Amino acid sequence: MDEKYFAKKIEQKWQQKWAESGAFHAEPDATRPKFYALEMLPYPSGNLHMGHVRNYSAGDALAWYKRLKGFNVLHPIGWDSFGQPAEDAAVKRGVNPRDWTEDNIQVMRGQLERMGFSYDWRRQMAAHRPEYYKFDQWFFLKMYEMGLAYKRLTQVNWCSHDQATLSNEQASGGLCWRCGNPVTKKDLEQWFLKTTAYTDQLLDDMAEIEAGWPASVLKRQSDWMGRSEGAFVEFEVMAHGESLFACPIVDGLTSMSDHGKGRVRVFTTRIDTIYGANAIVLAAEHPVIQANIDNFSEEVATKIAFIRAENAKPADHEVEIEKDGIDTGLRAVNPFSHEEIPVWVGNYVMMEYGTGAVMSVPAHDDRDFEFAKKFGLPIRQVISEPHMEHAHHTMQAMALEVPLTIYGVLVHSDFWNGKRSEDAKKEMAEFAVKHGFGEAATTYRLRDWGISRQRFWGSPIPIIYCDRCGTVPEKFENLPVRLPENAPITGTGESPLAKVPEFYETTCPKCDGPAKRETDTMDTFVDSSWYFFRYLDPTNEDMPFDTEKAAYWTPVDQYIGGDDHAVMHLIYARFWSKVMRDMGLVTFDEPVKRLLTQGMVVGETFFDDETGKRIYYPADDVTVERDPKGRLTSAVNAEGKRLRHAIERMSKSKGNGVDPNDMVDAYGADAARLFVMFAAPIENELVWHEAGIEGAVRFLQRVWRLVYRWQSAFGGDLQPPATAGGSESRKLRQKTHQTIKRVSDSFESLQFNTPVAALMELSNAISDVEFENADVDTVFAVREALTSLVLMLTPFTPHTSEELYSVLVGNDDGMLANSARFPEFIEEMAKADEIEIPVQINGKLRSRVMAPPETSNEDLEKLAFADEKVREFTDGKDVVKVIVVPKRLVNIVVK
RNA sequence: GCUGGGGUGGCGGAAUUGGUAGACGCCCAGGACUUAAAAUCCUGUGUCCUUAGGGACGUACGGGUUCGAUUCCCGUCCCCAGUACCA
Repeated sequence: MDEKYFAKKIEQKWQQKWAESGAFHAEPDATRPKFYALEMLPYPSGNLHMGHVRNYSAGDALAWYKRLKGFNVLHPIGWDSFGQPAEDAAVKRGVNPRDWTEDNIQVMRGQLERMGFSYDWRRQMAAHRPEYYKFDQWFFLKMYEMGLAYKRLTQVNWCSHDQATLSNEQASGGLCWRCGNPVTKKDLEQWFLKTTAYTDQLLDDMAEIEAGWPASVLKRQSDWMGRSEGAFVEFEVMAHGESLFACPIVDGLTSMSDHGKGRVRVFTTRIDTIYGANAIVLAAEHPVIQANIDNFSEEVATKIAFIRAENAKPADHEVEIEKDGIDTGLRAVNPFSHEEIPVWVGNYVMMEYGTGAVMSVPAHDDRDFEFAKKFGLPIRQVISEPHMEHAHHTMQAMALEVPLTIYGVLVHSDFWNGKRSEDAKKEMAEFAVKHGFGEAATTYRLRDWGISRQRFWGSPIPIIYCDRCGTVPEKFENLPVRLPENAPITGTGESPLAKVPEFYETTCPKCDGPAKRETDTMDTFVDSSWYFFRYLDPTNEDMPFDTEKAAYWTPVDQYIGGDDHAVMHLIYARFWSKVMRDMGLVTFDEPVKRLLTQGMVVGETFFDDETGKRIYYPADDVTVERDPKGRLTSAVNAEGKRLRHAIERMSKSKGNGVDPNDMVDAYGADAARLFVMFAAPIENELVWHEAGIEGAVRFLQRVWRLVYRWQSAFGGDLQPPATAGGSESRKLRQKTHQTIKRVSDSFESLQFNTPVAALMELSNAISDVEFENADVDTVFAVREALTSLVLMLTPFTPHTSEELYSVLVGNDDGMLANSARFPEFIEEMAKADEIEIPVQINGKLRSRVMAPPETSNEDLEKLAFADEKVREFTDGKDVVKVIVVPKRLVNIVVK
């Protein structure tokens, strides 16, 4: 054993040993409980960043902990290697996306290995390789057979200058991110997966995972899916001269009544407020508007055109859009009150949600209220707070200052008066059914998942268009549909594959005639929806994975990743599992039992913002001064200019990025891993401070020195003390077992910062033991403490632990080969002989007494009163009351 | 705006069911070792008062419940995240 801790030397040694012995290779084993530890796979951008380090350090800690607890642990990693950055690199630097991606994977795998993460590398998958994306296509065809994949016309963001489709982010502000020209919407045929067929399951099955997922994630998912229960109500619509009114029958939006008049269907969650409706408001894109556009006055037509044009622009979320609209001149009849009300067009009604038509009830809806105020429409209150109900029967509608959106009691609503909103909602929906103008209904925000991308670097959609047979799925035996080696990637224009005849020219699988392939590729969220099943069986050529292997390993026991994937990725992955269940590949509803979302890694930035724009300076070029308390008092750059500072997300441009490679070079992987786990709770932001990692190194050096100092004493065959042992050894054993409990409990509850603190305390306790003159019991206690410490550190600092463990056991085979186990907590050992009991007088701490933990309340009280300090406060006063909490405290109330 | 989460030393953060607030680490200060520095080790470190022993105050702010509140309840302020007219 070296006298000093050389991180690089032992890290290389153990990484090599692990690789040679296949220490982390996992195979199904029915005799052991399994644990599937999964972390979100990285995009191979070329560099590992600290966010990855944090994510994978947590996952690796858990994987190691479970291994030492005797679990058969599956801990794989792979690459989310399809996607735009590869194409951007191709555009910018003319490199081949495949080469670029493969090179990056090489580099990043090396970085992961240097961090010493305990992956089963045999199971690595990469989305861009044909053996993987073959099964993206396989799933697509299966879903096509199941009726879950379909094609339809839809609108996309379109830049006519660049001839390119854009994502919402790329079109933010209504301008193309690349050329700055205005973005329009364009109709395009796109493939969809029917996520909406599973909306109810996606919502209802949350009950199964509630215990293991952060509440905030489930909440966001359920908001995203946006189930709302209400009712459809049909309003008869007419023009002043009825002949002018045209009502195309559009299923679900409009219908024809038995008087031969057109009806418009609205969706409402508050049918109980229908007597307060002052208008029907339609989306500008509503079919009834389209059909009557020629009949409207010029003013109306102009307004409608204007609103449509506004809607076609991508939304700029920063600005609140002002309500706009116009009375079309059409009239509608309230089917409950038979009142005739105007039909408006409003910019706040969206064609994509519900029926594209609403009834406007300004008294009880914020948006309708604002709309009515702006255009001077009548506001009639029909819901009252229960205690106000009587007043409303005698009073005419009062002018509301603000809309009353709560549930209450119906007023001014004919024979429904006096009913509670909850009851009225139900009964009025039934009434509507009975009279044929409506029904209870549920609508969703979630739409089907559009997976078509006009991109090169993705999995080709395995569909063929034949002039004779139409849309024909590729045959399963022809999969994968391979990407060509090269395609003209310009970053502009439509699907690169559409310019590669060798790719798209094919024959029809049905008639063998000439045909064309689909040239769009799949959204990369497809790859990440099922990658964690491929790890189970990465070389299977016939199936995405073997169902028996899946039955052993899945569902995932713990998934760890960034909070930014809480909604999309995790909804798609849940959807995919449900589809796989319906295909018979798996038997469960939910693929992930427990989810942990980790916070961002941020760093201190220094900048000069005098010009209004922040000019950043890297920390190395900044001189910082602190006051005696350690508070930062000034920061100046090389030219002596005063700078301001802040904490911001790490990035190169801000000069606060940290390269994991540099950290490993300077401090070692173990120290870096220990620090990221210790510095903050995993779900919080983590502020990177160089000084913090130095503290981690110091701690590891201390532990190293402890083992170095004591190892010679551990030689003989040490037996546990027959007697209770001396008080020093007893105290240390106590601390050891208390720490075992704390650390185990922390791992079970997924806390990683507090166990490190507990281990530091234990290490401090060992340091307090004097080496010289230590008796045999003390040596035993130290050995137990040190061995426990080393084992419990393994999840955080596996290399250092392996090395120290090899010193303690006297062989170099490694913990797993030695069947090392996490130390066992012995309750008897953790118990203290004497505990400190605080004594309060009138709730204020005045003294402390020592007593055995099992001391009776009476004795504790006596001890307290015997205390000199307590006497000072009680003498000459009346003792009103004494509260004794066993093992906790004594509180004496005096007057 | 709405929804969710949160305000604890100079900083990151600890505190079973209400029971010794500030564990652990960083920063900072003092000391030992050293020709010197680094490294290491030791000591101190919530604020204020005090010669000492000690005392008063203190978990965003204001109230309340309780023998006792960082923890429970009510009100106010602030921060962070998500969301964007979802009828």
